[in-house]
Amino acid sequence: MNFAAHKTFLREGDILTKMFTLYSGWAFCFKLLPDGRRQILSFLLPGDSILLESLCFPDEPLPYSVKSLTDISVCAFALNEMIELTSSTEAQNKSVAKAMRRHCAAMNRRLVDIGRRSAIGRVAQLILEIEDRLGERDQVRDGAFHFPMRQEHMADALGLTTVYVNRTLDRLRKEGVIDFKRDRMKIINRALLLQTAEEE
Amino acid sequence: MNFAAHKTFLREGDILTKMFTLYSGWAFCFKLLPDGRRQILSFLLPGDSILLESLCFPDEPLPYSVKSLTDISVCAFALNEMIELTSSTEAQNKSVAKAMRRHCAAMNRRLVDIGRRSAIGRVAQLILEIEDRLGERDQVRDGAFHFPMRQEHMADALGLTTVYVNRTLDRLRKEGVIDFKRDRMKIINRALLLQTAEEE
DNA sequence: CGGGCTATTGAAGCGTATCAATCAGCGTGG
DNA sequence: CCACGCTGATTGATACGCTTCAATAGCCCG
Repeated sequence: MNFAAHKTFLREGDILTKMFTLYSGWAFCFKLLPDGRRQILSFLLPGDSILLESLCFPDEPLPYSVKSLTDISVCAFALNEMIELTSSTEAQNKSVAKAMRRHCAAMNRRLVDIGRRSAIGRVAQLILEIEDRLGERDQVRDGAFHFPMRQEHMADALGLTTVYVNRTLDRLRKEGVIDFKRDRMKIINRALLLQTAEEE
Repeated sequence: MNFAAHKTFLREGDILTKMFTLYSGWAFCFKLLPDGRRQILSFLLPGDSILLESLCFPDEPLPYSVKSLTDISVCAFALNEMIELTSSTEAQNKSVAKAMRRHCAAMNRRLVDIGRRSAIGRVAQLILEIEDRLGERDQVRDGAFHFPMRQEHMADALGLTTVYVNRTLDRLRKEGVIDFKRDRMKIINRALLLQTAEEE
């Protein structure tokens, strides 16, 4: 199943009977406040299973919406079959648990970022998170990788403004830490990026 | 097993063989940054199981520390026995899943709060979260309930400063929304508190 | 070559942080 | 039973990080 970029294809409150895996393209989970403010909860990369949490909690209304960031294609599975499958073997079980643990760890990290780090630290953390996740899929070459999100997405994920994200990226560029243009991110000074992520 | 207030009794990085339930008293999970900044991830109330996530991910280093907020007493169980027990019956399974789902939902809400709400909205959300959780245990009388955390804890949970939490509580008091003194919170104008929580 | 996004830049304002006192409540020891 | 001492709450003044508003520039696509 395919969706164009910028399409909300699952909505908060939906009750689902299917589960999805992101086959290609990027997406993100988010919540909206009454006045339109948006908080992005997590990014979904190719190969990620969408609705991990739903796998564990079937029959419950979805607690967030999901939107495509680029054109995407997804694979759908019947949720109940998926649950049987993933709980059938020890290996399957482990792999779901592992994905779930990572997801929780990422949520915790993001909470710390937004609660206690300055803008530059948050941006640095986000870049490193994406690099790490793409690295596992062997999609990083020389510190460079695909990075299709717009500054608006970074802002909504990090609790900042697009304008300020812009200024922060600018700072990282001028300090020679990253090279970022359009949808390509390259880490130039990894040590400094790491330090920035940890300390600011 | 008992611990005095303000004692870090589980540390980030520990690998655990036991699981705990909070029998009485309050505690909280947190992470520390290198320079001492602290982010509280969640509060644990009497009856909550500590290390819910660990139940799902045994053998992994704990991704946060846990500290008592008041004097507490906890019950310990061997983790592997607990896992067997909770996965033995359908009902047990469901109850763990339910607790896990709530926990995830709370994390999402907190992320939205810190990322996109102002100080007064965050404080309102926190008060309502605690009221809701205590209400389920039938520990709310006329909108009043036990609330032993100090302003420092609210600040560290909400990504604010103690000074600003103080000013925010003051504002809520002066607007006649809450009455809060020492370790007792009373919601006076629930409608306004709700509106503040949603819209600010 | 034009239209629509997205990025960039500048100026000004605001919300929250910081720093530094002072105050209040409570447990303790004499 | 009261003075002391500690911890946490409160208050004031000032600073700053980030937001807001508004305008311009750049890029990609048709």
